Amino acid sequence: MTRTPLTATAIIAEAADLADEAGFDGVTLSAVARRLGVQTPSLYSHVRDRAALLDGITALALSELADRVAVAIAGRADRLALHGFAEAHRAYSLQSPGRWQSLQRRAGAAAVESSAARSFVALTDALLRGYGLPPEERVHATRLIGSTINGFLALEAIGSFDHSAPAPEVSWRKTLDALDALLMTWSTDAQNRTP
Amino acid sequence: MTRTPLTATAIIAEAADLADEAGFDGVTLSAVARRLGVQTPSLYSHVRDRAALLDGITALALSELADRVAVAIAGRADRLALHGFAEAHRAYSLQSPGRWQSLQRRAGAAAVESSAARSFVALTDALLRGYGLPPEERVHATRLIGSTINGFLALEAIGSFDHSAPAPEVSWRKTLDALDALLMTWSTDAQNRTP
DNA sequence: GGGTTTTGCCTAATGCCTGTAGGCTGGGAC
DNA sequence: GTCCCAGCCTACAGGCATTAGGCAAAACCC
Repeated sequence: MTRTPLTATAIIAEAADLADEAGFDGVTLSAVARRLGVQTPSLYSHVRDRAALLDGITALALSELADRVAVAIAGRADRLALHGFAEAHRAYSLQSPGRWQSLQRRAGAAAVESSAARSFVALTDALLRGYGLPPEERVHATRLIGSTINGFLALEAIGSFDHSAPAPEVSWRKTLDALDALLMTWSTDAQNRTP
Repeated sequence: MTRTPLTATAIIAEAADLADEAGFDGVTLSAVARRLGVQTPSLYSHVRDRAALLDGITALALSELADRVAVAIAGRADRLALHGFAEAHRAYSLQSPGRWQSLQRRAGAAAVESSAARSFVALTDALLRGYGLPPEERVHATRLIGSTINGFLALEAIGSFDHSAPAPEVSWRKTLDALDALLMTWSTDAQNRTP
C-alpha cells in the first residue's frame, strides 16, 4: 500500500499547496509530513532541512510564474504585453497566495541561479524592447515595473486596501495605465529628467 | 537591584531593536526575555502572547514612521514633499529593517485603528492635495504611490537589485521623478485614460 | 508601625517543532 | 534462496510558546 513514493518534488509540491492554504510561515515539516501520511523524520531523506524546503517552494513558484508570464505576453506588444505581464502576476498572487508569498523574500542561491530566474530577465527585457527603451534605461524600467506591480500586490495581499473604497481593481487598472503611459514617454524624455 | 521595571513599552522597544538586528521573524519571546535579563514567562504579565508583541512592534514602527514623514514633508509642496515622503520611508527601511519589515504584513486591529494610521492618511492626502488632484482620484494615487515606494524598498531589502548594475539609488531617483511627473499630469488627463 | 493585599518575577511542566541517530523491512540483484 | 540497501520508522535531544501556581517585596490601610 505504498502511496506516492515520496520524492523531493512531491514533498515540495505538497508544501506549496500547504503554503497556499495556511500561509507561507505556516509551512512546517510536521504539517507536510502529516499531509503525506508519513512521519516527520522521513522527510529528511529527501530535503536537507526546512530552509531547503522553503527554497524549493520559491524555486517552484518562480518557475510557475515565469511560465504564466511567458504565455501571457506571447505575441503581444506594448500595452497589451504589459497588461498580460501584470495580470499574470496578479492572478498568481490571488490564486496561489502562499506560493506568491514565497517570492517576497531573500531567495536562496538555487532559486537565483535557476533557469526560471533567467527566463524572467529575458521576458521583462523583451517587454521593454517593445516599448523602444534604450538599453541603459531598461534596468531602471524593470526595477520600477517590478516595484509597482509587486508593491501593489503585496499591499493588496496584506489588506491595505480593505479600509478604503473603491475596489482595488479600479486602482489596479489606473496603475497599469500609468505604467504604460510612463514607458511610452520614457524613451523620449528619460535622459533630461535626471541629469 | 531592579533594572528597568519591565513594562509593555520597554518590552516592545527591546523587541523592536531585536527585530532590527535579527530580522522580524527572529523576534522570539525567549530572545527578548534573555536580552532583558528575565525569564520568558515573566513577559506574559505585560504582553498577551507573541502575536501581541509583534503587533506592538508594528504599532511602534507605524508611529515612528508617521512622525518622520510628518517632519519630512512639513513646509514642502509637490516634488519636494514627494521626495521628503519617499526618503523618509527609505531611510527608515534602511536604518530599521526589522521595524520596517513589521509593516509589511497584515496589521492587527490595534495598529489599524491607531492614531498613527490616521496620521498617515492625513499626511498622504495633504501631499496629494498639493498636486491639485481631484478628491476622487486621491485614493488611486495614494495606492499607486504606496505600491511603488513600498515595492521598491521591499525588492531592495530582499536583494533583488543585487544582481544587476547600477546601484539602486539611480533607479530610486528615476522612480521618484516618474512618480512626480505622473502626479503632475494626473489631474489633467486621468479621467480620459480610464473611461 | 504592623498586618494585609497586591504586584511582579520566579520555577515547574506541557506540547509542538526541528533535527540527529540508529533500527527494521521488503523488494531487487545475482 | 540469500544478500543488500533504499526508505520509512521509533527514540531522543534541544528550543520555543504558553499555562499554572509559588513567593517575596513593595504598597497600602488603619
